[in-house]
Amino acid sequence: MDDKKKVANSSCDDGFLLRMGLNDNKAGMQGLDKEKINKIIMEATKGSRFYENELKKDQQVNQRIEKMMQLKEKITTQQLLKAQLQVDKLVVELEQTRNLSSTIVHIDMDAFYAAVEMRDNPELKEKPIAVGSMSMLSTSNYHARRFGVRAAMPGFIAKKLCPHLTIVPLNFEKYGKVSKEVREILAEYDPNFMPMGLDEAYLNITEHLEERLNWPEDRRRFFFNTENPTGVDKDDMNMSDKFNEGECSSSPVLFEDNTSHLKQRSQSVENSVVFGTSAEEVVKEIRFRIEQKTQLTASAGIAPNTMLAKMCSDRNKPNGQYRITPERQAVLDFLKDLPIRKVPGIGKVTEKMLKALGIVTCSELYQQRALLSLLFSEISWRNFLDISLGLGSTHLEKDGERKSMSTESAPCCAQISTRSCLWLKGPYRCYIIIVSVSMTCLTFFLFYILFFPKGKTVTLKLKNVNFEVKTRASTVLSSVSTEEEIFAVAKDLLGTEIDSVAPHPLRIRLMGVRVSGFLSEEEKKYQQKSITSFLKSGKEIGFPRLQPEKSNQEYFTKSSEASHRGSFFDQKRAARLLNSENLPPNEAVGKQLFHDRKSSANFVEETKKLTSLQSSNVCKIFTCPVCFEEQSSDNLEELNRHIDECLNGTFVKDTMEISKNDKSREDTLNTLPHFRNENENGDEWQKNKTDQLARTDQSASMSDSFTNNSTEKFAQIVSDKSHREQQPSNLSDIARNVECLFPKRISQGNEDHFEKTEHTAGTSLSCFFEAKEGSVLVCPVCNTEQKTTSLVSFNRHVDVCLNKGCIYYSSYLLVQLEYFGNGVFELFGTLRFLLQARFRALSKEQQCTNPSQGTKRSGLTTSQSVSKKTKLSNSKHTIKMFFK
DNA sequence: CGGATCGAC
DNA sequence: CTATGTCGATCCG
Repeated sequence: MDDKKKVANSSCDDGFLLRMGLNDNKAGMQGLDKEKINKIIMEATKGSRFYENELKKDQQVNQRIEKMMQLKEKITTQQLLKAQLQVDKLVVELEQTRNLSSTIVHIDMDAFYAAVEMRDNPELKEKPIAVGSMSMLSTSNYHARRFGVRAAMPGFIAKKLCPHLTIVPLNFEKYGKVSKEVREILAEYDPNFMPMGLDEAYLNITEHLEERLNWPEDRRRFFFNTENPTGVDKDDMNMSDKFNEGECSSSPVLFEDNTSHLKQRSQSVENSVVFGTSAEEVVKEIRFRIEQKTQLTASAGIAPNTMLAKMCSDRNKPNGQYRITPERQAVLDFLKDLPIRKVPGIGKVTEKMLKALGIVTCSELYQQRALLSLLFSEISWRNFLDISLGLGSTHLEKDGERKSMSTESAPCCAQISTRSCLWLKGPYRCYIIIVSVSMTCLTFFLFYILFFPKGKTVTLKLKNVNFEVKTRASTVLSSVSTEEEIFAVAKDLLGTEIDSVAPHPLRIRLMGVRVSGFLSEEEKKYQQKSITSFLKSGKEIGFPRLQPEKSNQEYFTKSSEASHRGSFFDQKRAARLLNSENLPPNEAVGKQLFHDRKSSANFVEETKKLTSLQSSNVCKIFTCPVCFEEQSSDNLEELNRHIDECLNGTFVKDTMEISKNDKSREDTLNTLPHFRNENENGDEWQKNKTDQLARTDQSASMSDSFTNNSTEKFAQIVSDKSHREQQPSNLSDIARNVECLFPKRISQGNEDHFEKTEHTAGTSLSCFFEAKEGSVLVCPVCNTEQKTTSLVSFNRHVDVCLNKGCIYYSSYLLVQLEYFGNGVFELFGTLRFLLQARFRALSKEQQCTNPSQGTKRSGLTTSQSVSKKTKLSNSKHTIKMFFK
């Protein structure tokens, strides 16, 4: 993403502050100047643990530099001359391999996420906006950048820089769709193009250029889009006025004249544009088509290799393009004064180290090639040499197989920990690690991993409260490592870490688990990509985990406790079922149960039938375990393919179901008796609420600074469990589960980044009580008006009112945590669920919760000062007392 | 192999 | 109150 690069592009000498701030001072009249920006950032930053850690890291880099300089001192002129000869010999060889025959294009969407959000919400167009959350921004629009608001900046700092900043939550589903649209266009020019994330791609258009020479004009003619009257004109005007200035090389036809074309709304020749056959024209065409199709602009670079192409696309951004002609001199000219930091692969640290050697530009990099070969590793200095000669890969390699898979999460409640630490296997194979359970606070990390490949190495990552990162790995000797084993190993690693700091508590703000060292491609496909082998083997692959609670029991109940569980769980289920009967119709689980029964009963049977039939090669009817539709096929492969498609396609269906649920949630909201809003008109508010509920992303609300990803994920999972009365027992369930957590994980490996976050909105308080500032909020529990502009404090108030007995609360997430003794927990309950019950109870009793119960959590800060021993014993007691 | 670090998105 | 999540690559011991 261009934004992040710009952040990182800042000069390094000035340390961390400047990296955060604006380097190119383009501050407009409304913006802030560089000094002000850095001052604000400094004020928000200084003294923080994060800042201290940044300083420490800077010092470490300085030490590395010092070491390097000492090494440099020892180098004799003789050594240098010898190295010079060797390197120059290599240079000659490299020159011979120089290949200028390919035409590589790098396409980069301008401020992608922000641009999409602005396109879809015209209100945002004139405002400074950023996409992300209060804790981290992904990108910002050009308005916001004038205030110094950049990608990779925490939202709360951005707010200080630009108080009017609108922070839009991420919506990866949407970006994915747009990205797909763009990719469809790109594929026409190079079917093997290489996407890099959602907003970037490399194309090799060498072949296309050859073919294109023979194309008639009509095949190169494209029409202006007349179906998108909304804002296209404006959009283009903005683009050309604001962005398309200076040395931008875009076609004048495209970006200046086209507004007049657009006013005519017919597909006549006047409304079209014909592109030439040169590389520039092709890229203009691509960008034109992208803009016509998505109303978004892209920048592009054209060059003989990928490295150069990437740097070119940066040259005239936004909404511009640049070409390095395929001549050696053109390449060298381009590199001559180019700062090395612009080169992909050279980051903050390398820049600083090279700068210490007096190297800032690429030509200086070439001049110092002999010295570099003595100071850096072979791989490094050869890479430097390639850079300074302008060499890079001229063809696009397909992505290799994935080498590791990891998940990490920030805690839902930071900075508390004790030695007590429990791994829970939550519903649906999400792993929850409870680092601390105390009277006041539940601290947990959540990992949810599906279809984990079989790997040999498990790595645990920890970031402590001082932002220091540690990784601890262990390699299992045996060739396989199942999901349970992975987490068992991780647990051991964590255990040793806890012991290593004992008796002090391990205080961490982030934990991650990574698996690497996969067995083979075959194994991997089998494990994570497809269900194809599910039916093939006839064995019960995949079934063991579907068996309800088996692994849970094995994992946690090593003693006789298990015998109690049946009855206990049954009671719980009965209670929950009772509750659910009173829920709105859509909440009812009847349909689900029907599916469950049907499939769990029949599926094994059918599988067997099918397997046997397969051998006899007879065409038979088969009920797909996912869609429940009958499929006739004589080919097992075909059936498997159908199931795969069904699994992937389930997403659509699930979205619908989810939105139905949201509808009912909305109904629930409408029934909230005491909620009104005086400043906004009711419809508007309702609309906002609906929008919020309909979102299928992480739903981190703008005003919710506490709820982070983990909370949302967790809420979602708990919520998902709560309205389901059975453990997953069939493929349909698993499929839904897959969709819920990793909607398309099983389809393609490459797309994880956005798919992973496509899960549905969680059920946190913030979801319910989001309102615009100035609203008068009435607590639905105690029925008193809360005059506060801060949603945070309002939510806190509601929590205090709500907090009672078995409700365990953590960071805007309501979790009911039931303790069954002997380390066995069950998590269930959602806010929605509990609220319902609460309101029923209230309407009968017409009373308010005793405020004194709020003290349970109000000790949140004081617990920090409690001595360790007390804390420990407290926490032990608490669990038992609390969940009695 | 294990651990730390860099760089990109 | 509040500083991401993932992945690959490399270097060093």
